[in-house]
Formats: sequence, C-alpha cells, structure tokens
Amino acid sequence: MRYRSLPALPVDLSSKSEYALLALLELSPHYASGEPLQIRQIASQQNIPDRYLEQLLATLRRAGLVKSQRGARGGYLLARDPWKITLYDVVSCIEGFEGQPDPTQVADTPEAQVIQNVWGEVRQAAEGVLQKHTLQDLVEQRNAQQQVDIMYYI
Amino acid sequence: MRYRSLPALPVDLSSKSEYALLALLELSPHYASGEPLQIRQIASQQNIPDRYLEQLLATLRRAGLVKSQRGARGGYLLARDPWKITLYDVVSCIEGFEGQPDPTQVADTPEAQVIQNVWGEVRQAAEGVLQKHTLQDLVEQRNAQQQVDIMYYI
DNA sequence: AGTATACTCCGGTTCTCCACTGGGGTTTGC
DNA sequence: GCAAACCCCAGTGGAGAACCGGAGTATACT
Repeated sequence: MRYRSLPALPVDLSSKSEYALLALLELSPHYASGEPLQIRQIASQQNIPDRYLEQLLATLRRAGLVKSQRGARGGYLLARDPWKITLYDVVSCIEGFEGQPDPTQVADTPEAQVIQNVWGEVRQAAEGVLQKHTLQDLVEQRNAQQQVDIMYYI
Repeated sequence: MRYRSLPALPVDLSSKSEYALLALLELSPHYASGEPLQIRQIASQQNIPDRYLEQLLATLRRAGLVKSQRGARGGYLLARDPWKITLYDVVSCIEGFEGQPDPTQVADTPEAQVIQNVWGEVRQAAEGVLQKHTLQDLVEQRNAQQQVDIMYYI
C-alpha cells in the first residue's frame, strides 16, 4: 500500500481551507480597530460549526497568523496587516504541506521521474495563484461584488 | 455536515493518476506496432498492483483513451496517437472531475463567492499545466532523462 | 473574591475516499 | 476445449476530513 507515499500534491483545497479563509476575511476589517472577534460570532456569521472552527483558529494561531485574547471579552485578531497575509500562507498552514521532503526528489524509475516533474509544475502553478492573492484583495473583491449585487437588485 | 458539498477542487493528484499515466507511458511506444500489452506486464514493469491497475484501465477504456483486446493474446493499446492525448485527458477521467455542477456557480455569501473565484483560478492554473503536456512529451522527456543518466554513469 | 465569558487541550465519532483484494464470469486464440 | 486474457462487481482496511463534548485555564467586570 502506498497511501500517499510519493510527493502527494496537497493542491487539494478542502472546506477546511475555505472555513479558515472565511474566518480570516471576517477578522480582516477588525484589524485596524484592534477589537477581537469571538469564535461564536465568526461561526454564526459564516455558518461554520464553531467547535470545528476553534481547531482551525488554533492552527492559525500556532502558525502566527492570528493572535488570541483569552478570558472575558476575548477573541481572535489578525497578527499582521490583511495585505501582508497571502492565501498561500493560510492554505499551506491549514493543509499542512511542507511536512514532506523537498519536491525535487528522485523517483525510482525514469517514467516516475518525469511524472514527478509535471506534478511539481502543477503544484507551483497552484501555489503561484495563491501567493499573488492577499486577504485584503479578497476583502476588496467582496466589496466590489456586493456593489454589483446591489446594482442588479439581488 | 458538508463532506465536500461545495466545488471541492479535484486538483489533487493521487497515485491513482500516477498509475494511470505510468501505464499509458508503457503503452505509448507500442502504439505504432499495434501490438497489445497485457495488464500483468505493465504492472510488473512499473511495480503496480495488477488488480488495481485493471480497474484504472477499465476507466480509461470507458473514457475512450485505450482499447482492449479480449481473449488469449489480448491486452491494451492506446486508442489515439500518444501526442494526441494530454495529461489533462488522463487525469480528468481518472480523478473524475466533471461530475460536479459548473465551477462558475453561485455561493450563498459574498465571502464564499470570492473564495470560489480563487478556487476556480487555482483549478484553471493546474489544468493549464496538464493540458499543455502530451503522452509523447513525457516519453521524449524520459528518453532525454535516460541519456543524462547514462552520461553521468548512473 | 466571585462569576461569567471566552479560549485551550484532549479525546472520541462518523463519514468518505483511496488503495487494494478476491471471486466469479466472458471472450478469444490455439 | 482449454488456457490466457479481459470484464464486472463486491468487498476490506487505513487515513484523513469533519465534526462533537468535556474538563481545564485565563481574563474582565462587578
């Protein structure tokens, strides 16, 4: 059995990453004020199971993307400016790729090697897209999208 | 519970796809002669569990990428020229993305919508890489790789 | 000081998919 | 007719995703 023994391209974008991004998009507008947001609020706003979101926020905290304030009136806030956090930062820490050995590895057959090379190309292409988007980008895209919605009376 | 209810980017490249590509790379040189190759031979050559490879080849056959010859002295052969089959053709049929509704779908919140848009970008970037490579490309890359191996006495 | 409000840590549960195995059946060449 | 091949279908077992729950800990407010 192999069970993802090879490079195992983590280009798969699960709802885990989507939840994390939704939460960070909620936190982004509150970065300036410095007011923390609670898990419950984020969860109910974006329709995410709160106990699950809790785990994701803990991962983001350990990765240094958010900071937490414990106790009453506590909650979470972004650790950096929303335009200094790329989607790659978020997805890579949630999906946890960077545990494996370097992608420029050697395969046991020449056929496997050329496939590995292509896999690496795909990975880089996907990572490139994620690296060029920041949280602030998405916030502004959402604002623009809402304008469109209003114009079309949706 | 969501369990991949949303678009669920199937950009994930599993060993399933790798096995299928390895098999097709074995078949590619035999396309000109028209001589079929048996599952057992491909499997032992590329170190793939044969009963598993059988399923993958069945999928490829139903997708019209390979043809099968039943009975004694039977086997598999490519249905088209190896330079007319892209890696996207292979991966998409094996990974089976095109079951879902169209990726340009509407999310229930504007935040989810912008994330869907990015997901679509990532998907397209990955698909673009796969679309520009053909089986024949890989065969030639492998040959070149083998030349390098010989030069360096590996 | 006490209490309510939050995060923190740890474990378990269910579901889904991947990777793989096996048992039959059918077609074909010799 | 018989062996060699494909064909179909039905499992198994592990890993991870997507949760739920409880006990503990820090903090603000009164």
